[in-house]
Amino acid sequence: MGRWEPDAAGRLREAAMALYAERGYDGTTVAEIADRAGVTARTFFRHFADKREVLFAGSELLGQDMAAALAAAPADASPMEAVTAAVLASAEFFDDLRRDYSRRRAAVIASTPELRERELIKMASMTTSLTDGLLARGVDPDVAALAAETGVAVFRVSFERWIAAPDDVPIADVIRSTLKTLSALTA
Amino acid sequence: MGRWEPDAAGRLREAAMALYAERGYDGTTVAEIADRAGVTARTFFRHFADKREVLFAGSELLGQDMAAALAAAPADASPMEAVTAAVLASAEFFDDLRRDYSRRRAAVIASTPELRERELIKMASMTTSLTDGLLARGVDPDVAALAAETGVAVFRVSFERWIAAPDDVPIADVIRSTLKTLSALTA
DNA sequence: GTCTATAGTGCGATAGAC
DNA sequence: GTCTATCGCACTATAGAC
Repeated sequence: MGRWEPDAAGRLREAAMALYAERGYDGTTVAEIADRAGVTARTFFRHFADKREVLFAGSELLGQDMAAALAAAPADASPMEAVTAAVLASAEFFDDLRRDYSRRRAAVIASTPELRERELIKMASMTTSLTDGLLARGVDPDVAALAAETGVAVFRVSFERWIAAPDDVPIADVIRSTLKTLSALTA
Repeated sequence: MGRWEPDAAGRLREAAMALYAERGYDGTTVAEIADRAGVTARTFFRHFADKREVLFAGSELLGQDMAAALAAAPADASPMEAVTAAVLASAEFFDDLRRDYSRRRAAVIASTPELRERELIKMASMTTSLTDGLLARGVDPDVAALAAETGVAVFRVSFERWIAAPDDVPIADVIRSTLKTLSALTA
């Protein structure tokens, strides 16, 4: 056994979620989070750049996985088919185990302007990486930009619906349903 | 003639744009902007809440006009038709006279993270007001959320395309073209 | 204006794993 | 010996209370 308990980052994430939910984001100090996780505040900042980031770590990974799925789509897939593959890849991240965490996280973010901003930035970078992926596939720039924006719109709406849905509905089903709604809308 | 030159707000906007473009956003002080506009810093803050706001004033008006167009759409219009009316209403704002200002503004915003954030927030509130407008029309919540997101995506992409386009292309044409691209994408 | 709490940084020291 | 995760402390900056 090591000198310290393993997975300090995971403990910090859990502690932060619990405290943010309990006392609110502003009412929680980094020292309290670190305390609950059994480390010092200094260690918190080695794992997370700032107090917000503890709720967003891993979202780069989500973006990367979506970009990878986009790149892995068949060469003859249409732009929207490729984007669909990317959005469906997000389902790997949000299995039923993550649903409860996702719900609590969404509630905290919704109630804190500072965190909402950060969320918007993450979504914007998701759009950028989808756009880049489409350009790399040789898609026309205007089409790429619109397909990426549309894909992120589908993701966003699906995620919201998923956390509001009953526990037995998988996110992939919600995404497919949202895509159907999109087709109906624009038909 | 009055005691002061009229349209202090307009002069402040122009002065801010010029200085931001010249020395960058961070390299510009409010005092310098006020100086160039021939007023004091105190007057700057009477017109704008902060240094960023000088570039975003009027954007609430854009959102309101879009919401009004949405509400004014025929009762039997489909959700996407209503959203289309709202997005096309933005064309009133971005006539050819505004194109040059819009280009310079976009360049400054693109080069300053702080301003990009602010822009994202503005877009998010545009999404919210379109969603609310659709709900008021009795549209199903899931459909409303997706149609609003899609509408903002179309606006965003169209605006980018418009400022990159030759001077004689009106934004309304770009919007219609983007909507066509969207139909083709999701077909 | 001072005082305090908090966010966030820089750097050297330390206990273990390898 | 090196490498890694942590501690501990001193530090700056800023916002709010008083």
